[in-house]
Amino acid sequence: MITQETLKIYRVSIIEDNHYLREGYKAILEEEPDFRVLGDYESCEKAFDTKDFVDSDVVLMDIELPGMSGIEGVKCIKQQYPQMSIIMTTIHDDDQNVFDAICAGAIGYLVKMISGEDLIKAIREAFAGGSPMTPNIARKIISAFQKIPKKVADYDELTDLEQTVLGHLAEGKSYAAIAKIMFLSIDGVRYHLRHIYEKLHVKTRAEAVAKGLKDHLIPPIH
Amino acid sequence: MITQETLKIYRVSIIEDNHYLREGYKAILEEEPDFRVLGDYESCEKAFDTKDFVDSDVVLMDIELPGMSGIEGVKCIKQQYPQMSIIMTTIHDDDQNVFDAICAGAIGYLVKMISGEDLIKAIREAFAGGSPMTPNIARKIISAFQKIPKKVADYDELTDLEQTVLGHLAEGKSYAAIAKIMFLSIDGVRYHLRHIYEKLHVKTRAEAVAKGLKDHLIPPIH
DNA sequence: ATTAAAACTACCTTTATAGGTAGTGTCTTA
DNA sequence: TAAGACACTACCTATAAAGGTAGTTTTAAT
Repeated sequence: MITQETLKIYRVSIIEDNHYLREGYKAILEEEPDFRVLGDYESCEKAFDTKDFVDSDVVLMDIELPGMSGIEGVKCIKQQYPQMSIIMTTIHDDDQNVFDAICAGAIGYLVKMISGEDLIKAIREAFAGGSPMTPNIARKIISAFQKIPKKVADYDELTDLEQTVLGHLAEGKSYAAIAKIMFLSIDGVRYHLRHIYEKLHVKTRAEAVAKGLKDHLIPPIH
Repeated sequence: MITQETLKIYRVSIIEDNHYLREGYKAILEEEPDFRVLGDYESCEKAFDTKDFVDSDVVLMDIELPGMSGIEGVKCIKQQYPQMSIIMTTIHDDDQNVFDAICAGAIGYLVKMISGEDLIKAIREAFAGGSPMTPNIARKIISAFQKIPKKVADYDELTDLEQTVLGHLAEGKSYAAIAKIMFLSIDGVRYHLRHIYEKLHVKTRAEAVAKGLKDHLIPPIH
């Protein structure tokens, strides 16, 4: 069923300053009939100077590069060619690099001692809308989410009325406006507000809204 | 080299209300010589009632369950047995469920139409310190870290400085405090603030924070 | 029947915020 | 070289928010 005609060609560029790795990646990728290595470059600058680079579907990018770093490179590419998928390759899997690269726009993160088979799989996964990651990097990323709501019952639950008030607060309504809507006096609104602040351990309206949204305390009624 | 003695046995529990899926998972896992299915349960309540459950290394947990939901279940398990690794299985991969489950403490997230081979691989990955995820879920999670540029750009993108100010706003800092941190005058902070309000089409601080968080203009971690 | 808490209302004071207007220095772009 | 933007700084004013204290009513528990 799959013929030469229907075969989608995936165009890959490699930015990696280590000559042997660069050649290695290239050799592995060129084994695949539907992969084409558009170019292999030792720095972002050299890659950006070529006319071929713009046609890349996926970029394999080292984090540590002479001149422009891989992370700066990601930012540049994302700005100019937002459709390209960038997979970082690195010897380091320290937190800062991982999060910086991802925030910059990389969609995958692989450590360098990856097998050829896994590399091919990762690139295919990137094309398919996934985010290839080596397992411990995936765990790091998941853990970053879990750090936030560490103490689940850090504060008392808000009552229904308090949640309603908090919802209005998040919409920027003034005390007077909320009072009108809820058929309370301004001080009635403030009565609940004082309790909200106390329960959430905050002192300002903006903090209360931030905490309410982050911890999903505000009912999504809009 | 690997003998019966050195073989580490992985103990798995299954919580899934669909009878066929439950049996299917069980059958697949029991094919593996080093896997043991400790129990398969149709609800969290039933699982927690047994004495076997506490010995689980990995729990396969459905999100939608009668009685206690899978997400509540994760919270319970993490509180009582923090060493257990919980992998969610689900038909839905909608954002809210994924993030709720992960924040609750799940370390993996699989869609149900996974092959037996991939299920085994996912569980082994969980044991090895990874975070098994189906590709589009991985992408969702990665995306949460990336400040969505002009995706749903109802408004102009905030500059880096504006984002920083907005981040401080969400923490409840006063103009004076932000000014000090950013080495600006109070009016310097307000200069950015005016632009933020204009770009986000809001008039108050609380609204700006709400919009910033809802639209992921503020990075989810720090 | 008394007590206590929850759910308000009222008022006073200080600080924070938001809007308006204006001016400065730097750096591009035409 | 002039025009325009960007990134501030400055000041003035009105309103909003936050903290403190105190009093009332209703309901639930002792």
